[in-house]
Amino acid sequence: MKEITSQQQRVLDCIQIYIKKTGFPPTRADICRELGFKSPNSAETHLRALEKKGFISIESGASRGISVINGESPNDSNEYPIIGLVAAGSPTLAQENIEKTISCPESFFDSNFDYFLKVKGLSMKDAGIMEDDLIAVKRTTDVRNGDIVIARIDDEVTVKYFNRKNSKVVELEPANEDFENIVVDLEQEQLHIEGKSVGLLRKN
Amino acid sequence: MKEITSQQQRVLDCIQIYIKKTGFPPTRADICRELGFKSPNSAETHLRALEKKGFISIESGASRGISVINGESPNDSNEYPIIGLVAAGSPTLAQENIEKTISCPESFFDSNFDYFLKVKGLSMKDAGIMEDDLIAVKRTTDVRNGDIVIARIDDEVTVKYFNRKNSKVVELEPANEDFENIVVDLEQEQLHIEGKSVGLLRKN
DNA sequence: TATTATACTGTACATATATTCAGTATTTTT
DNA sequence: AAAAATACTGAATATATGTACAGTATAATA
Repeated sequence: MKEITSQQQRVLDCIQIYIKKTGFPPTRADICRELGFKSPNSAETHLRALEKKGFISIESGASRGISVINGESPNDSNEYPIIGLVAAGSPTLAQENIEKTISCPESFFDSNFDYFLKVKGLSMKDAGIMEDDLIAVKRTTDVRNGDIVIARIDDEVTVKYFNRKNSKVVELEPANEDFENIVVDLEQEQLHIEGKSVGLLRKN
Repeated sequence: MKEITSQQQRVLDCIQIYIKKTGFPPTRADICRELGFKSPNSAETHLRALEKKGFISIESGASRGISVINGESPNDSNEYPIIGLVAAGSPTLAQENIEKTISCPESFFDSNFDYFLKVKGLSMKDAGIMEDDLIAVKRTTDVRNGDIVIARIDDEVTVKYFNRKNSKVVELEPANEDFENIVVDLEQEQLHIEGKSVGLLRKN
């Protein structure tokens, strides 16, 4: 992505504002009207420059065929399901487990994530995770010691710090002195890592 | 909003998918191609029906002048500034105090809010508010006992529980036993309520 | 110093596009 | 039973729009 000039930035801003206002991109004439140009070719050359530098793409021949690349938040917001931490059973995306959905920009948390998990209980309160908080969960089994993970043992799902002791033993540590560590002997019990926490959302 | 027919729903879906894919709305001909119609008037009549029922608006004369009303989350996301909790000085929206901005859907938290405040210190840790958390702040002076407020005494800004003792005394209570209550005698000290917390965001 | 990029005005034109009119047929509403 | 809404085909047309061409001028780059 090369440097953008101040005039090109004005044109780019104009396009984004126009889309925000009307729902569709401007024509060359619209840009001229907005920015005071007197020739459609003024807009045209700026558009070609912006395309060359990778800020927009232009569909040849199509009217209003401008789309902004990486448009901050043109429409990159998605619906993410909120899943209740049901005492028994996996937090899956099955319809019956989905309480509702939240519209949220994609790259909202540093890492991409897959769903929100609604927290029950206070076992992680010293990590700042309270009852009814929504944890942004990324589905992965690639977790490291100290990560906050969503783990399932048999049909019990919990949120805890992950701590691998050795090749056979994993400890799931709460962040609350009223709770005890869960020691999992992988040779005797099955441990499923559903994912890890990449963020948190609280409404109050 | 009247009932929508199944064919009209197909057209509406087609429009939204087209916008998502290309960044701009379809022409009548595009809709025909997508849905297998052989006359542009097929699309036209559906569009007029959708407009009449309030699902879309059509800019007369403009090419691709279709915009979807209430389009799930067409573009209701806004940029919200992140403000550092500077030890001295008000958390204002002055440029020099803004660290960066976050794109976030408007009604993301239950109440509308104005900015994010980046938390320093652990004085509210038992309320699940940790260092570097982002508090969604709504600017208001209408606060009640028990609310988490952003308060300013002289030039010191803090986040605490609000507790009005009587007409002259307000206590600002931390949620951490290592910290002491701040007792404010309104006749001796000025207390500014900058706003209250309506939500929390944590990235990790 | 020549060349390229930027930043415009102004004219012209092919075509992309909205939109109207004329039909046909089925279903729903009054 | 009549009227209106739905669901199309097909043709025609005015205009909205992208885009090329011809200039002028300044700043940046090689």
